[in-house]
Amino acid sequence: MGRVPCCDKNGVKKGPWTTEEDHKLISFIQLHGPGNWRSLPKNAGLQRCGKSCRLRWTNYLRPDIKRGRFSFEEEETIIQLHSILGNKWSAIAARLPGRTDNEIKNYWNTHIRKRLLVNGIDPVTHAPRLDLLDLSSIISSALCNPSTLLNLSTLAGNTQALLNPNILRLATTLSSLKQENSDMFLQKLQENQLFNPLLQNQDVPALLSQLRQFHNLVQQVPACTTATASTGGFIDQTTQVMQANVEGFSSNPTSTFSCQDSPENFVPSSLNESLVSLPNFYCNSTPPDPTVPELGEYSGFQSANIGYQNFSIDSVISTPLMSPDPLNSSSTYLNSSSTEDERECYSRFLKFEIPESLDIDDFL
DNA sequence: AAACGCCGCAACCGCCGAGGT
DNA sequence: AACCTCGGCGGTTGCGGCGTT
Repeated sequence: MGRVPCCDKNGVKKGPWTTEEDHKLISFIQLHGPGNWRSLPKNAGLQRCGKSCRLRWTNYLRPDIKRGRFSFEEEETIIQLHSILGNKWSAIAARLPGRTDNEIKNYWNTHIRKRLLVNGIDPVTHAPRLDLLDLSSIISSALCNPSTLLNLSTLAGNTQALLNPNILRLATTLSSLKQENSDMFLQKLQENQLFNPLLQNQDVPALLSQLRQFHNLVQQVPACTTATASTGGFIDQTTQVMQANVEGFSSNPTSTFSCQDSPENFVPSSLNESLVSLPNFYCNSTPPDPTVPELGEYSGFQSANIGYQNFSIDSVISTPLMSPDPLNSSSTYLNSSSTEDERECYSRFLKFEIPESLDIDDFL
């Protein structure tokens, strides 16, 4: 049989540690060193589970722990590492001397995550969130301007393309750029694709064509602030197209991007590569931070943003990550030209026209 | 001054892989 | 081979502090 239980569940204290307990634990570890957590509580005279002792030591009492607020550099490092590693807090902590995984995890959940959300960035994928506003603006504009030559099949094609988060990000960036910058962006994209594994796996001419179509589509649609009720059929068709694509995607694990085992891992497998050549969504024109630890196999990450620093990414994310007051800043995701009426118009569409069976959470 | 709600963080919970019995 | 603990990890909870009403 196996070993005897590490601790008797009865008589084991839980809850906050007292200073006396801390002193006992510290002095014992100073004498005998950490390890053998199973027998440590008994030998140290603590009414605690070994696991609790280990956590207390590694997360709080260890002498090399750096306390206090996270610096700007640390925060940037966390975000960059999280974009690569995901919720691998211990791996992230390993690159931040003096910080524990628990501390980083807490800081992420209480500060960084919220800030990314406020800035319209998905904290899981680190990509701009599904640009429902732009999509709905196309739809609502078309409804308001029947004269606009909006080919539904074209829209459907673009909608399908946008369901690929990588393409979505490109399209989102593209749509936010001014004409001259967007042309340059497409040109750079075409040049850079040679070095980008993500794009190497794509039909690049087709991808660029889709992006140009999408961009032209957005360009030619004037702003609109109201929607008419007589156009529900159009909306229905569009949502059906979206739904069909969603279902098709869900049932096709070998489609353009791969679903990992669970919905929360809904991250394109090539996300790492895509980051290499995409604009930095977090820092407007901040050069790569030399203090950020090298990433070994991810070494391409650091140079990721160099080629795009001249772009007006401010228009994608208007607020720098370390904005002193992010809550009051205007995210570009709510386009700066949008009015309250427009937003209300969008929300009406989003609220009533997206079928319930469409699980948006899977995309966001 | 009291009540209330929000936020941050320490600690716990539950799961997993490695390895011991 | 089966069963168990250990150590480690990520997710979640609960409490205390703080600000607001």
